[in-house]
Formats: sequence, structure tokens, C-alpha cells
Amino acid sequence: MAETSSGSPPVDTELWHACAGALAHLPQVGSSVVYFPQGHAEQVSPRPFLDLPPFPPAIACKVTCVDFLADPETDEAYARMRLQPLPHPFHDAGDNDHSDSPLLCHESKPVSFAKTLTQSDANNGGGFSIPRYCAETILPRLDYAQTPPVQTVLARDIHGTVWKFRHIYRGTPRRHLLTTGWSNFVNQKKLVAGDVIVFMRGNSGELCIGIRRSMRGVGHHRLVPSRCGIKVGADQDLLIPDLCKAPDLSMAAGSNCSNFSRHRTPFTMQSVVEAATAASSGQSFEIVYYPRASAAEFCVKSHLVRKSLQRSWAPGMRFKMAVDTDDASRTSWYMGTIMTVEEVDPVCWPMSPWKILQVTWDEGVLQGIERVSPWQVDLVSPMLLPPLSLPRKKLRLLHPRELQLDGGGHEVSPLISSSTPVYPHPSYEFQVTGLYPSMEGARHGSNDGLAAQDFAFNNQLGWVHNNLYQPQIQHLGASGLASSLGLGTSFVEAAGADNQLIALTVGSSSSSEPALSSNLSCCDEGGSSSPKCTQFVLFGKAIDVQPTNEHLQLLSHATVADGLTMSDGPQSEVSLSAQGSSIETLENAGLHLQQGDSLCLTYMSANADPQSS
Amino acid sequence: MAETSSGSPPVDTELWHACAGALAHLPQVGSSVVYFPQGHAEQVSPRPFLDLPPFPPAIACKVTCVDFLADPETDEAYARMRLQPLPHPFHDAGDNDHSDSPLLCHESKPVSFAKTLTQSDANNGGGFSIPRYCAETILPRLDYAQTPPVQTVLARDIHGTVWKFRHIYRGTPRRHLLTTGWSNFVNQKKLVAGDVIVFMRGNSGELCIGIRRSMRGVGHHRLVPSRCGIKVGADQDLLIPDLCKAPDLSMAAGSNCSNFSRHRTPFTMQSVVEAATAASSGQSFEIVYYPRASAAEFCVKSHLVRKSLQRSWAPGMRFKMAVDTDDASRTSWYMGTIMTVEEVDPVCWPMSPWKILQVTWDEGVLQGIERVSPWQVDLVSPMLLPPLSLPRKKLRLLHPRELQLDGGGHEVSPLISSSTPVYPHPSYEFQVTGLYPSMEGARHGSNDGLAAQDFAFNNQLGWVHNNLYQPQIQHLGASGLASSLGLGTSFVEAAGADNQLIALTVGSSSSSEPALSSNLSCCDEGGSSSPKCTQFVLFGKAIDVQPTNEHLQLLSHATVADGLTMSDGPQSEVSLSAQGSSIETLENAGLHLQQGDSLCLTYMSANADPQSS
DNA sequence: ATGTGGGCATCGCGCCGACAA
DNA sequence: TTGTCGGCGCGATGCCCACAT
Repeated sequence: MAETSSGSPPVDTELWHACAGALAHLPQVGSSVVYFPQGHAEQVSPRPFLDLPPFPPAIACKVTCVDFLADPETDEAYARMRLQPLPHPFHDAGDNDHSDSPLLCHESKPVSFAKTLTQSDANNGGGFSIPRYCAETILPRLDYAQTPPVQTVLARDIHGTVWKFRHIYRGTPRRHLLTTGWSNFVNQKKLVAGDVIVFMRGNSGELCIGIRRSMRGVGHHRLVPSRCGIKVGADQDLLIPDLCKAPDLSMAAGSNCSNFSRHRTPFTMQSVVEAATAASSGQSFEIVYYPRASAAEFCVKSHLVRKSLQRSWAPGMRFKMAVDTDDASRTSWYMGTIMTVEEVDPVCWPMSPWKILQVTWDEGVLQGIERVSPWQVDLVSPMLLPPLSLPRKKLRLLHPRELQLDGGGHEVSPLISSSTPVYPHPSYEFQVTGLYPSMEGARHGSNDGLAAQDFAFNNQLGWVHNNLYQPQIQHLGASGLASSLGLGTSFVEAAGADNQLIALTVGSSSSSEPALSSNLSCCDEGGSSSPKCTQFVLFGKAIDVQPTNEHLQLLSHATVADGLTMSDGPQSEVSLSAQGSSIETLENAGLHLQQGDSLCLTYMSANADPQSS
Repeated sequence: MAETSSGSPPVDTELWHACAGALAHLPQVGSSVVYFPQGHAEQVSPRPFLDLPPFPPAIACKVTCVDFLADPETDEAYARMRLQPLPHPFHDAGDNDHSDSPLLCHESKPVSFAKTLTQSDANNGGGFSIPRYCAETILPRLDYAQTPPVQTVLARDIHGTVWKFRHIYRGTPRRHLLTTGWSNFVNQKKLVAGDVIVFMRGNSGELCIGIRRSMRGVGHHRLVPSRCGIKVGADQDLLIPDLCKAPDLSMAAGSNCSNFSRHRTPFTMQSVVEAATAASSGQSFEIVYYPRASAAEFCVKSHLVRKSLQRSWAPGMRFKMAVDTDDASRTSWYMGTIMTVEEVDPVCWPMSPWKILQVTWDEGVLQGIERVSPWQVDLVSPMLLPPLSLPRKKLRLLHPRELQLDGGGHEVSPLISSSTPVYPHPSYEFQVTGLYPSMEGARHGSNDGLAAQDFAFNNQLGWVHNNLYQPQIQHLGASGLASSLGLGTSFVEAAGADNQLIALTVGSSSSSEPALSSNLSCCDEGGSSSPKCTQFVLFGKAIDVQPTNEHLQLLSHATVADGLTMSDGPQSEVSLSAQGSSIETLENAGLHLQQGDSLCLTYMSANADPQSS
């Protein structure tokens, strides 16, 4: 593995992935990707650059080299890729990277835990409070026979530097702490409250420690890192006498800043222009990508782009998008609605699919993200929104036409027919009647036909599972067709031959209810006792489900989608019941549902191999 | 004064000169200089670059812009110059910069003082011991009525940042100290013992503080600054476990280094190639020069280059060279002998005068410098060395031919006739007889005829001064002609109409004697008492001279030159006496001279205006 | 289970005079 | 005159528990 000309040496891949997060989908060497110069430029500055040469918006490339690197100053994980433009668009010869379907690429994914630093962790007394789960699963076994139980742990950071900490279990009540050595680590790494540290036990058994910097200041971009404000001169002893003119000082401070940023070589517009120039002329080039930066990936696996652009995109469509949570290494799914389909910058990047979807989110957490690219989201069928709530004059559609990727020339086939509003494709027109569209066009594999057939496509909240769990949930009132349309929305997806993913969706109409922004999670509390008690934690409240002859396993989180219709109607009491088991009412669980609310439960049932041993 | 594109803002010129040292001869804007790409490349790397395009070795330019700058990280003073190649070599039209003769350019040179940091200054207790002279001449007046006398002083560094120190006069015996604030300064500036700080009181009355970094590690070049070794990771808590492979660590360290150096933009071979390319094609270009770096100046005033190349240079010639002492802002003169006259790199830089003189030094202090350029040295007549100690087959001569500077084309006139050895010019052939060559060809102005006539050219140690001081010093043994040749060597130089510089030279044959490497300095102790007592400090021992009717003033330091002949003979006792005064013997002064030793005293006598008032 | 605050021991920075070179 | 050392006072660091969430 030859090291390229400049920069840091490659770093530990396991820790790199733990720091970059589960959503950093780096393509493998040899795979085909689509390079978006527009997204590359976004990484440098969110403002559009007016004096850019005309580049094609998307260029198909083959990945010839991927280096996993870490910023020597901030420890941030980033990647450097060398790309070779392909002569023919979507020439997927030799593209064997379809690693997005199952997670089989990493044979044994190392266990890791992330914690956001509190004020006490970062400031007070030099101690770090280790969450119990982290201490018990990742840190070395502690000998609890000692009084107090204490040990020295060694952790290797992403550069290979080893740090020593004292790990002690003390206090009333007992808790795990890092004491001696932690303060030094915080100072050296310049950690502040809000930064995230990642503990990981690698496959070699070695303890690793990584850092994810909090992105303080959304407006701040990479060219002006937040750490640039660190004073390099005197600290409290720096004086400014009266005779010292203000311009002198500002110039001195400015020089320090510019010097600091200048040394981040990859984040210059020049580097983007160089890469895009080489790409559009068919020459090999290198790009640098920071996965934790707010910028989106601008090198995307070709088949993902192609698949997403082969379908139609229209306002009103509902989708979900995976987002890394900051305080854990799990992934949350957020739901949203397409508002318009329109290019970001029709002048500089005409007919570009980059972030062509302007969206709103069911929750306010992702308010900073107003636009996404089609390949970032998964459609949730069917569409639900009444057309009246959409800005009618802005409606446009991305036709299901194959993306014409430019491999060398400068002509780009139009992805969008014109700049005037276009109405949706007939098969995805809005259903103002209350009937659901057929499953045609929904994302189904060949092995999930059973689940698809069993799904109840009615306007009731349906909880269906493979003919074993029958839908027995009342609908939340029946006051109107439009509001009822939102109820019972489900999606189904196969996770394998034996596993099926089932979803129950409840959309909340009251966005002011803070409890509704919590995640919905499922905890399998069962040990070996039978019947197993499976507990759904819904908005922070536990709801017990007692399946008699089924195993329930959590596959992923589901989030609450707030609907777009408001209702003044009375609160409804909803009771859920599963076959052979009773469930508390949502009202008793502290959930005050209103007309038009929708709830989404997602879990997976293992049909075969009950693991009853 | 427009600021150029990148880098720090211009800094205070007074402090810049104080930090750069007296030997940084920067040309003025509008003056003519000779640009040596070879020297420029040397600043980047001492190793020759084999794949360089062919450039002319010397290019005459006009200085269009000079910026005085300081490294924002290390505070090192450097200069950026913009040069415009001249169409005709040595077209000195408008060249009014002959500021090398008298020091008239700076009307009122601000007073400054430099001190090398001791261990106590840099490490212990956060205090700095201010030399009394510095405190009394440069620091603000201290009110000694207080108990203890204490004040707060503000000093501005080269970037304009102001630092606060507590200045106290205490201790037994009393001494000046900087206490509070000093430790912070040391830490922020990352000062270590051996670094030099410069105190200066500017013409505006403001106190300034500058830094000269010690060049630890002679082999270290600018690309690998000495400060690169600072650990960036953990300090004492950094552990390297056994399973950690050594290559990983070395790579990590290397990456830090390369990252550090990368951010010093001007020190790249690319910048040299760009400058030389522009220069040889007649286009304006910019260069950056660090005067305190070990690299020699590569932009030299044209008339200095021309003057030095108009004369012959041959092996065996004796010369002196000015060198800044590290612990004070004075200048020392070191003597040496030309060994060969040969290009540094005949392949890449044929017929280049750059560092064409291969030399040896009378003292070991300058051992790192093996080659110098002709314009760096002043010839000392006559030549003294026995030819047997010179490598005969390497003898070459630089003929007194005018330098043909290339102003645009690529043809360069030969500066050296051929690559085969050439024997010296007849007027500088070796005198194997013991007779001295005539003064013909020596550097004499029109106003120093008297001193030249009065000089005793015999093989005795002569201490002569304008017929008032007669040579009365015994020669150190008389065992042989060759060894005696080195004794009595003198040079004379006019410092003005009324002042004459007189030299007495004693060369030491034992280079292992540490005392002999000390400087020879002269301190005028006289206040208003008459007769005045002038004290020569010789190798750290004081020797008193009592001139009755003359004023003695120190002009410059002289250094001990060690001869090239060894002797086993007995130690000789030497007594010096001046007219009307007696002097201690050198033996009593602790100086153990051997046969072949030579001593060099240099002082100046003011003939007119005895200032007896 | 874990974040925050106060108590308090300890450490090291930094100011001091006493030497000595 | 000034470099270095040991003494020592004071303030910051950092370990601990109590309490709250």
C-alpha cells in the first residue's frame, strides 16, 4: 500500500470507521462512483462560486485508491480517494461493490461506544464519567474485589499514540470514572463540552479512543475552523496599550488565522477546480472528504445514484433518511416530505441532480438540512400529503430517466425537462381520493412477497405480521378522509429470507408536543424466560408486548412523523393488542394522541429458528 | 506601502534589524543586486538538486520591493524582496546604494542589547536575569527609592503584541530581574536555553523585545526546523506499549514533521524554480530570505560582487570574514585561508562564483562553513602559508576578470578558465622565501599611506602604531623560517582620516587549548582620568596598556588565528611594551604561547583631537 | 445511572536570598 | 556582575464524596 505524496500516514481502519460513523459509505477500491464537483465545492464553501468554469454536474469514475486518514491536529477522520474517470457513463465493469444491502463487508464489526462530553467531563476536576455500559463492554475487565476497584487502561488514538488513564469504580452510588490522565488528554486534544469521544475495542482486543469534534457554529465552514479562535499570543498577560492602533492588532490576528487555514491544503477552491478539471478531461485525480463535516458525500456509489434516479421524484412524497446520532453509534431514521424538485443552482449547475430535493422534516432536529440528494433518502410508500398544503406553483418532477453521466465531454443530457413547473408522472400523481396507490413501484425484493401480500392497505392503523399478528388497532377517530389518509401508512422491507421488517406508523399533528420528538425504540428485555416480554419504549414510556410464540428483535429505530393536518378534535384513546397479548393503551402510556396523529413502530420478527434453547 | 498577496504584515523595521543582526545587508529599493539561484536553492536544501533546469548562475536585478517580515510562529525575522532582472549586466544606473562604506544609512540607530538565555533564564522559577548594562540603558528608568525598586515594563514583540513584565532590582548583591510575566513569555514563545532575546529601545522611545532562535543542529536545515521535534501528543503520559511497532511511530513523527514544514510555503524547491525561471526570462519575481539561517545571502549588492570578482583569488590567500556573535550584537572577525578555488557543483552550476572559495579557519568555531563566496570575505595581505600544507594538485585561481552577468539570455561567460588546475596569478604566487610580498594589490585607500609605510614587514611580532608605538616585542622563538612566517602578520586598514586600525596577530598552534578560542577584546576603561588606562582582555585575562598621550578606542574584535605548523619547542615568554608604558607578559596573563603561535590585537588610534577636555 | 458542585490534599510554579564563579 | 541552587508560600490542579436529576 504505497503512501501518496503528502499528508499523514494511513490510520487504523477500525477506529477510522468508528469515528467517521456508520453513515460514511466509502466505496471500495475498484468500484464505480459518481463524482459531483458541485458537492466537492460545497465542502469548501456553502456559498456558490460564480466564477467557476463550466463543469459537468456528475462524472462517473472508478476508485483506484482509498486512504483512511486523520487530521493530525484535530484527529478528525477523513478520506483521500483517487478517482479515474470512466470513458462511458455507468460502465460498471468490475464493479463488485454492492456492500450496501447487507452488512457483510465487515466480518466482525468491533464494538464501540460514543459519549458526548459533559461540562464535568471537559472542565471540572479532570475526571470523566464512564457510562456503565461502556465500562462493562469495552473497557478491560475490572477486578471488583479491590477496594476500590481500580486499574490502569491504555488506549490508542487514531494516530497510534497511546494514552494512559486510571479507571476507578467508586462513589455513592458506585460509578466508573477515568481520573488520572484524563485531564491531560482533554488538554492535549483541546476537547470541549459537546465533543464526542469514541471508545472502541478492536478485533485485536486493543482499546482505542477516537474523537468527533462537535460542529459548533453551523455557519462556520471548514475554511474557518472553530478552533481558529485559539489565541496564539499571550494569554491573560497580553496587553494592548493605548498607543496601539486597532488596525495593527486586527491585522496581526488576521494573519494568524489565515496562516492557520492555509495549512489545510485540501480545503481550497483551487483544489476543487483542479479535481473537476482533471475529471472532466478524463485524467486521474484525488479528492479529500471529511465524513463528519456537514457537507454531504460527493462521491457516491454508481448503482445507488442510478437506482435513485431511475424513479420519479415529486413533491409530496414521503421518505426517510438515516442520520447518525451524536451520542451513540446507532443510526436514527428521520422522516420528511419532498416540497419541491428543483436544482440548487440552475445557473452554475444546470440539470444537476445534486440536492435536487427540497424537503421538510417531521421533526425539527434536522432543520439545518433543507435539501437532499435523491440517493440519500428512501421513499416511504404511499404518499400521504394533501395537495393543498404544498406550494402548487413550485411542483416539479424528476422524471424516471436514466442519468446520463458525462465521462469526458461537456454535454450533459437534461435530467429535468425544463425550468418551468412540470407535474408529476401519472403513476405518482397525488391521490386526493383516499385510495392508496398500488404497491407497484415500491421497493420490494423478490423474497418479501408474503409480507407485501399480508399488508393491510386500509385507512386503519394496521399492525400486521405475517398473518400471525392481526391488525387489531382502532383508528384514531374517523373525522375526515384527508386526515385519515395519514393513518395506517406502512412500509415493508425484507431484511433476509427469514426476517421481516414491519412498520406501524402514527403521525403526530402537534409539533409543539416535546414528547413526540423522542425516538421510538424497542428493547428486548427477555433473558431465557418464556413467554418473552418485549418492551416498546414509546416516547420515553414503556409499553409491554407479550408475544406468545414469536421472537421480537429490534432492527432499527423508528421516528415519529408529524402530519401536516391540524385537528381540533378530541383526544382519542387507542389500544393496541397483539395476538395472545394485551398492551397498555397509548393514553395510559402518557401519549396523548390527536386526530391525524400517526405512529410508526418498526421491528423485526425472526420466523425460523426460535432460539428457544 | 501595499501589502503583497500572502503572508504576515510588515513588521517594525528597527526591531527587524536588531533581530536580523548587523550582518543582514538588505539592499535598498532601487539598488542593483546579483541574484544567485544556486544560493536560493541552498536555502531550501543543502543537497544539490540534480533535476534542475539549467539556469544562469548569477542574474543582475533591480530591487523593486523589500518587505521586512517575521515568521508568525517562531518570530524569526525574514525578508521578502521583489526583483526585476536587468537587461544589461551591471547596469547600475540609479544605483545609489553604497551603504556599506560608512554606517550613515540609519540616522540614529536604536540602542539594543542581546542576551543568550541561560538555563536559569529558560527553566528555573520563571525569572530572567537582566544584565546591568541592558537594564540601565534600555529599560525604563527605575525608581531606586522604592524598597525594593520595582516597576512594570511593557515590551512589544516583532508582531506588535505587547508583553507585560515585572522588573525588580533585588537580591544580594543587587541585580535586575524580570519576574512576573517572564515565564509566560518563555512558554508562549517556546524559548529554550541558547535562544537569544533582543531588547531594543526604538526611536519612539518604546521598548521592544525580539527573538533569535539558536540554530541547534548545524546539519538541520530550514526544511526540518529544530522545533519540529517538539512532541505534539502526550507529554510524560505518552506511553509506547510493547506491541506498538517502531515503524508506525516513526511514520507518525515524520508526518508531523512534514506537515509542519509544508506550511512554510517559501521553502520549497518549486518556489526556487519559479523564481529562477522568471529571473532568467526577464520577468519580475519574489524571493524570501532568512538572514539568521545558516544559508548565505543570495541577493548581493552588485558593486560588492563586481568589486570582489575584479581581483584574483588563489589558494593560500588569507582573509577575514565578519560574523555576528550570538550573545551580543557586535561583530567578530574570523580569519581563514583559501584552500582551493573551485565551483561547488560544476555539473549543475558551471562557472558559478557562488561559494567558489574552499577555506579553512584559524579557529574551529566556524568549522561548519567550508566554502564562502568572494564577496563575503576581505583579503588580508600578505599571504603567509607555506605551500607544503596546501593540496598542490587542487590549486586553482579565480582570474581577475569582470563578472559577466546574464541579464536575459542563457549564455554565461566563463568565470573560471577551465576545469583543470590553474596556478595562481604571478603577483599572488606563494613566497617560499620568507620575504613578504609588496603592498601592491593590497586593499588600501588613498588616506592610509602613512600607516602602510610605517608597518614593519619583518618576521618579528610587530606592534606598530604610526611611529609612536615602536615594535618592541620579541618573536616567539626563531626555530625556523616557515613557522616564523606566520608571526608578525598584520593588516592595516583606514577607518577614516584620523583613525587608524592596527593589528597584532598571534596564531596559536595548539587547537586543543580551549582558552585560545576566546575572543580578544579591548575595553576602554578610562573615564576622565589622565593618563588613560586601556585594558586589553586577552583570552579572558586582562592586560593593561598605559598609553601616555594617545587615545585608544576599540574598533572591533580580533580573533586568534591558529597557525598551520606544529611545534614541540619550549614555551616562550613574550613581553609587550608600549612607549612610556609597561605591560604584563603574556605568560603572566595565563597565556601559554608556543612556537608558531600568533596573536592579533586590533585597535584604533585617534590621532587628531585628543578629546582631553 | 450519571451530571454537578464543594471540600480538601497535593503538587508545582514562581518569587526569594544565599552563595559562588 | 550574574548564574545556579534550595527554600517556601500560594494558587491551581485534580481526587473525592454528597446530592440531585
